[in-house]
Amino acid sequence: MNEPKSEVREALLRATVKLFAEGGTKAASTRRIAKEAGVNEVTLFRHFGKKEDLICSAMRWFADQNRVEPLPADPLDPERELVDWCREHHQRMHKLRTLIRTCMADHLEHPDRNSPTLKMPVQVNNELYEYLLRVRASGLASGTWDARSAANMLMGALFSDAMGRDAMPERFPTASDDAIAQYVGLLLSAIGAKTEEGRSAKFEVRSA
Amino acid sequence: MNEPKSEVREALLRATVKLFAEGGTKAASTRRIAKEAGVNEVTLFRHFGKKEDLICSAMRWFADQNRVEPLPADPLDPERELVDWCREHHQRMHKLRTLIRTCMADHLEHPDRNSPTLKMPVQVNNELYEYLLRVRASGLASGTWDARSAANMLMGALFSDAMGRDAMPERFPTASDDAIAQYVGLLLSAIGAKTEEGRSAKFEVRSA
DNA sequence: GAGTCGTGCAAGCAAGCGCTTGCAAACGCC
DNA sequence: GGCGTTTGCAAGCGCTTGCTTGCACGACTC
Repeated sequence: MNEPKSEVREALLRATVKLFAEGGTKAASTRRIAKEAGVNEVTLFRHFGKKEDLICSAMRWFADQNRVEPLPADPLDPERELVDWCREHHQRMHKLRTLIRTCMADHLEHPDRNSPTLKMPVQVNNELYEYLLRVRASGLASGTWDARSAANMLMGALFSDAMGRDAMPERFPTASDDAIAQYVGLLLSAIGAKTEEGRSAKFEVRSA
Repeated sequence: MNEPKSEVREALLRATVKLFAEGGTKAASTRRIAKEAGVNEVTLFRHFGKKEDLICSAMRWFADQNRVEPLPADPLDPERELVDWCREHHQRMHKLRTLIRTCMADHLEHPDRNSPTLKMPVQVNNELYEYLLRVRASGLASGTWDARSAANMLMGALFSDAMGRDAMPERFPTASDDAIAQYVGLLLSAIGAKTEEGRSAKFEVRSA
């Protein structure tokens, strides 16, 4: 839009995100970013002025690339639809876990810098929240549960799983795909949307 | 034990944890740590040799201070017992959220440095896991749910709530105490341990 | 052909970093 | 009184950091 496309510019943004994810502000020095992008350090400053502006631009650029996976407008099979959607979401978070962790730590010191990346989880959460409302409205669930808390609970399970799975293997002995199915199954039971055939065998844990 | 007690030493450890939580390795420079502890920078090096050793010692020292809250050996009222326990745990995580975030980001670069702090969530999770097994064994719950996943789910909800509540207020419109009660209620429903009187009104959201 | 634009290169600046050295003062202990 | 331990203070080392300057070279346009 207002910013002219440029190979150099994009290479710098990409390098910034990569190094920033790997080691935060400390690892993402202007010399290293420039080298990673195959560009002279001076060029970096000519494009972005200050390092701070470069990082902000890189965060905005990165956040703009990611779209929120939609959930069905008309829920038919909540179990299958949710498992599919959660696996997608979990996989993405797991791939981005180092960047997410760095952004979380950085958020205290630079709230504005990370605000674009924070919109992503909020949108994903809203998508799930509104889906749960639709599930209830269509009569596929029952009970007096709070949709906001239910959404937060499932998202929280996925999030902490994606963040902690590699660091705490004893906490996550189950394969991630099976664990996700378990989370979804538990949530559906909690909101009174669990079918009988689903409860019996389909979502047992494989590796207990 | 093997390390002699010392006011100076403890002041340095405390200052290290504080500055490290605020801004990671970057903010926790030896000059700043010494100043925060009210001690000369040279004294720091005389005590700990290298900065790396100081940080490791500080992490171990801090992890040793925190004990895991026990859950009842004989579950009587899971709803009340879990809500109390979760509130305690949530409150502690929320207070330590900046330190937790920094450690998570730092864990990629220095896995050994942060391993003592990682034992804490694992122990807490085991405490909940074994409690859920007891709840099932005592006949207070029913169904074929996986206790490990159930524990991870509740812990994940608490964790992501404590981490994200201040950064994403739109995701957490409910007061934390009420949200926690909601999480517990949902989990108990999921594992077939929800009582009727509990479902009716006791755990409604206050601020919808 | 002149001029503009984007880039590379060499050099350098002040500041902060982890860490070291040498010396003096204060303390408790024999 | 002497002696070892602990601390403070001043200074400095080599290094990395963010950032700047000056100059030269190629590509493109008018």
